[in-house]
Amino acid sequence: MRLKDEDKQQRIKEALVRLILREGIDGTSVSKIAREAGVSPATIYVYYENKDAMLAEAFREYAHKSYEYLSGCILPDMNAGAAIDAVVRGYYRYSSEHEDVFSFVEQCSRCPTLSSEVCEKDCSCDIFESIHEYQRRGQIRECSDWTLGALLLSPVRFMAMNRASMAGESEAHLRELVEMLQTMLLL
Amino acid sequence: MRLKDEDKQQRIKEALVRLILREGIDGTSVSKIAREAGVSPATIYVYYENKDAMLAEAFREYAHKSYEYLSGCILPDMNAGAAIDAVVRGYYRYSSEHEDVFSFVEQCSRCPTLSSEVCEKDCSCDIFESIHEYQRRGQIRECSDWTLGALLLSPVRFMAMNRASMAGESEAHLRELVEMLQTMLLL
Amino acid sequence: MRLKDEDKQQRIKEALVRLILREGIDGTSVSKIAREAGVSPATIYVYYENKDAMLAEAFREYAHKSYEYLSGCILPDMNAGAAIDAVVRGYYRYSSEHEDVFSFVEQCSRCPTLSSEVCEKDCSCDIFESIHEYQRRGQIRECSDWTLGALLLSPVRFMAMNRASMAGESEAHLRELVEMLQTMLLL
Amino acid sequence: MRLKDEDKQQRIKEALVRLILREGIDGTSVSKIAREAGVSPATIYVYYENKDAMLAEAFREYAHKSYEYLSGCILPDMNAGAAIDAVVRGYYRYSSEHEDVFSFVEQCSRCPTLSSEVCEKDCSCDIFESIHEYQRRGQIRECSDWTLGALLLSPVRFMAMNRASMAGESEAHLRELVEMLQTMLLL
DNA sequence: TATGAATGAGTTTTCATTCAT
DNA sequence: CATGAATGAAAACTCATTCAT
Repeated sequence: MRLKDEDKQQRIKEALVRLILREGIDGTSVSKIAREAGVSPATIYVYYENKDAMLAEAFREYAHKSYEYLSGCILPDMNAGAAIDAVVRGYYRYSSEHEDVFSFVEQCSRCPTLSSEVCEKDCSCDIFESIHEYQRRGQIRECSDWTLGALLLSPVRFMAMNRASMAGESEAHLRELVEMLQTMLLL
Repeated sequence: MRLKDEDKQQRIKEALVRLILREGIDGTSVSKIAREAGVSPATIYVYYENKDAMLAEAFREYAHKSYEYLSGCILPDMNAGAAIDAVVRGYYRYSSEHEDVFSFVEQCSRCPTLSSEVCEKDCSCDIFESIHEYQRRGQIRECSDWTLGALLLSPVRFMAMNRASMAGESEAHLRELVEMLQTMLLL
Repeated sequence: MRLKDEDKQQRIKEALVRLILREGIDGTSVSKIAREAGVSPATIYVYYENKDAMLAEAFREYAHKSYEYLSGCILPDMNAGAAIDAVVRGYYRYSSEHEDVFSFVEQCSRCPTLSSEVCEKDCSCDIFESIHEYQRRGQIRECSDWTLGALLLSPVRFMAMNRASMAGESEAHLRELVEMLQTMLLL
Repeated sequence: MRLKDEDKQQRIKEALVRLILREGIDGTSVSKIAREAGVSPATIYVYYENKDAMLAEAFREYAHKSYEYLSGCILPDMNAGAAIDAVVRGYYRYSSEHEDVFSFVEQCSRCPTLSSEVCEKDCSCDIFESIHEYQRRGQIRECSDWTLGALLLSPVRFMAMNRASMAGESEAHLRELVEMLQTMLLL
């Protein structure tokens, strides 16, 4: 028998993500994904139960990967200020380098039928653990994880979303954002 | 007669927004909207050129209304700290009282084919004008509008999105958020 | 608005029945029915919830019609022997004149997912009422309705099914069948 | 090796028959059969040319087996009355003990594309031979094989089909049926 | 203006079958 | 022989839109 082509599933997932960036969630059909991935529509059903399951699975995976990437931004020898800088810039860099994945995860997070499947906070444990360590050491203000997530991630996500409108000034805006977050969070 | 028509268009818009909260952008069809609004699918085409135009028009209108609401939160006699508090709590309150509109606007903002039509920053001029006034008076730190929008609106939007997960602790989280924003922004 | 074309639903039902005679239940698709009826496949869904509902509804209707026809075969002034003759020949005649409906009902009756919907005995009350009257008058042997149905209807149904194989001898076989049933049932 | 293969083909046939009882002819796909039989879809094509051939072959075989069983019901030392009793009860018993096979053969017989392949009368030669012998001996009324088949087999088939609805009274109905057939057929 | 019927073009999904191993 | 992956073709069904009234 033919071996399950590991590469094929990957191509499907990537096609899905690319298409959603270009055409939005409601402009993305199974046949378009198949064409983009260079497989038959029927092949998609070899790998996924149905369209919703495919979306949910890809969402879960890419949301997780984003947070994994983020976790890797804080290096053990950084001080608290550097850590904040690293997270903000890291997230922004990620969103630039993986525009499709970023847009995909953003769209899925806002979709009520999908977001219930994946909890944003659960995925982000690792950065939070690092921040908690800084808080224990008295370098970062105590606050709830919700507040932390809201302040550390949402603003940069907002800038990432509006990258196009910010034109060449993104570096300046990022620097300003980092400074203000440091002011607020560092003790 | 005139009133009846306006009412009908209103019902269509509300049906659209309610449905998108329940089923997401890609689960919302013209016939479903018609059924939800209690009109015939054909009637929708009396008021809107086509589905995309309807979405765009409603998006524009509700995005604008959100910012209008926000603008009304800052009263002339407030000091800078109170203004920050008012904006954050006002936005959160709005998202609670208009869950459907909030979810609708959020979903549309993330949709690449729609978001190009409406620019977030343009709509928000009014709060920014107020904040600029505080900055001119030396009560709020100077910073770009992007940074301002990112810090003042995104975090509370994030909390609004996760209202359900925060359960009864939303008030505490809001208070914390406001305090931290004041620390950062007030001079 | 356009009026619901009463004729259109009829054409769909007739197309369904004709096709099932030609190609069997599993050779009959919605698009084939649509082509046969001269409508668009989508139009079928204006009249029926889905394919199964269409089958069930048509089955119910045609099964009922068959029994109605049968009921009309026994005239008030017939004696018991004539009634038996009338039922047997009437059923056979019906199956000849409505070959498609007959084959359709036969196929549906044997399909486990459809037959549960329509109970054969329920539909046949009228002939049974007539027979009961003859029994009360002492002209026909007492027996359960199941036995009655089994003897009065199944054999002729069998002959109807094998019409083709019996070639020109069907009249002779029918006569023989009627005689034997009269021997058995008349007192 | 030889044994293993035979076993596999048997499992496929049994899966086919079980599925058709549960889901009807049009609810039965090759993949479902494969899953039910615990083999790969491709394996089915090792044993059968294609789906239609598989159906036809299984139909032929099981129809034949049914009649073989029936033939075995009439023992050499039975008198005519006992033979009628044995055939009716035997058929009913068979349909109870092989519900799946019975339903399968019934469904196939009604399907125009399948029934043309297998002629019912051809398969049933053995009982008819026995009955002819009784007729030659003057114990059973002369009549055509069609009438014989119609009267001896269809009624009990009807009862078998409606087993569920007859609940616990099937024995009583069978007794009544046998009695009436004896009245009619015995000289 | 308002509508429910109607539909071409699309959707998601399944199917019978073949292929590569 | 046996298989799970792969797929073209077709299934069932939905959609945005238009038409006739």
